[in-house]
Amino acid sequence: MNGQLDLLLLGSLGAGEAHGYALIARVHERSGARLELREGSVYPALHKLEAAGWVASRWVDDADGRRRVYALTGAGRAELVRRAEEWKGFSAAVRGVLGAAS
Amino acid sequence: MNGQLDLLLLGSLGAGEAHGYALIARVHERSGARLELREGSVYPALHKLEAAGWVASRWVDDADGRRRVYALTGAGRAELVRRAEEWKGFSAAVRGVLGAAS
DNA sequence: CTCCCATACCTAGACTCCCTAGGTATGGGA
DNA sequence: TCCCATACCTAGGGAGTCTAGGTATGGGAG
Repeated sequence: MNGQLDLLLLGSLGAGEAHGYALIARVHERSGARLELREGSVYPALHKLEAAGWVASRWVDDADGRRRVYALTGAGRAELVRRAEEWKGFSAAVRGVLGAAS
Repeated sequence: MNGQLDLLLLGSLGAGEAHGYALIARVHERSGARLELREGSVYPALHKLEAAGWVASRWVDDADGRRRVYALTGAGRAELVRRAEEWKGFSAAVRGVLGAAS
């Protein structure tokens, strides 16, 4: 996902807590069906985000089965803001380079 | 450069032929000094683009020394358009995901 | 006139990131 | 009862880029 997987996950969690499988659906929806994350990418990424302290997880066991629900931490929200700014800068830079050409 | 190196090089060459070192400067300028490509990334990428038939090179030997000047081919210009569209779609998708969050 | 720096090109190897391909478990519908 | 969707997970590999080195030349400083 071009190095933006963490940003996409943090950004999706910015809309509220969710479990891994639901995050994949959320990214798919909010991207206008353009982005399709894979489980094999998402779960390791969520573990990494948790190890970094940007998300926290809790297990939920109900009639629907076992789920691991993730939520942004305070540090995670700050990181989201930082990375979103970084992304804005990068995409503006690419637009600048393409500029007259495209 | 987040998987967009080829696009940046093709886009820069869209503004006219140039040699490798000059392309680095061109990207730096046009990105508002935000993007700094490395020689170790640029030269192999240019060789790959040439192998794919999207750019063509010629050696220039003059008083300033030896340079390899690259130019977009017809196929390269088509590829640039295609990748620029792809980039637009991707960045729109990311904006969509961040949307309410950022 | 000599040394060093900027320009200019190149490559091997390492590293990061993500995907592929597999695996486990459960609940519900055919 | 079987299979599929949901839900989670990991090992290994591949693509792409960066690090760190190397070569060569022209021009300015000392």
